[in-house]
Amino acid sequence: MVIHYKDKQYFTSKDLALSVIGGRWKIAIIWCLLHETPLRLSEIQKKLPDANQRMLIRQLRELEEDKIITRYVYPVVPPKVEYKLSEVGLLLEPVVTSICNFGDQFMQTIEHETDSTLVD
Amino acid sequence: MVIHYKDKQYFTSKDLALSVIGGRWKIAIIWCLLHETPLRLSEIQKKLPDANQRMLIRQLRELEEDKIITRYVYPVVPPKVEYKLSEVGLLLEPVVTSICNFGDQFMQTIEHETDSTLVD
DNA sequence: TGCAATACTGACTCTTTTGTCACTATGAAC
DNA sequence: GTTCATAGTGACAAAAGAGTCAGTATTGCA
Repeated sequence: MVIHYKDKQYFTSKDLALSVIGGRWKIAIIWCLLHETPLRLSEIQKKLPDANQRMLIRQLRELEEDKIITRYVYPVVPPKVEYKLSEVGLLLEPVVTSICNFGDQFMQTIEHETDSTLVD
Repeated sequence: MVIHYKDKQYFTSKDLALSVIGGRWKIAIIWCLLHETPLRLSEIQKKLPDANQRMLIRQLRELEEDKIITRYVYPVVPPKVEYKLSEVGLLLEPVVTSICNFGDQFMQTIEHETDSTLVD
């Protein structure tokens, strides 16, 4: 099975999935939109202060291209643009959740290690 | 909350998780080890023919460093080394599964798009 | 007139990640 | 003594990704 998507080849649907969620800020953006929606760019920026605007916009564009999020532009000045997860984007909820869970569990194993280092 | 791990700072456990699973072949390796274990390097190579040996070894080393996999060296010649998921590594099962599921669903949406393009 | 607010884009650099190639070690079998 | 198998390492090149900085547009308001 070979999947052709955006001029690239993927040999498994897993690889395709990874190409969609792989990006420094994508999981974080999706996480934000799962918790509060819709969000404006300026709001996402506040929630992810370590990402600079240019990066966020790029990641948002890619997510939009992949139809993970939708972008609605209000015809007003100054501009108002709202982002929300699409139906397909909502399918990422289990992915984000399981990553968060793993993160928590992994963090605990690190902490225990540190403890035992201190004890030793 | 700031997590210090391997000389880097992580602001959420989610970011920490991403640092552990982020790597061109890591999810694929974990997927393999979830389906069949233990595996030797040469066996993983056969399952992931697109990854070259050097890359696989690098990813395996990183996973080992993060204690996601264990590496057992048999004292024989020619060398025999077995890799398997650690207890912590097994916690990644939901992550891999949800990514696979999403990949399948995402693939279907692409296929439908292609259909409608053909129809239009 | 000029500044504020919002959501951008372009062009560039820097860093990280990935990929490639050549090379090593060991002992058994021929 | 040459060759095979396995699992590796080192050094480098190429590519991808991330980050930075300056700039744009619109309109209302002081």
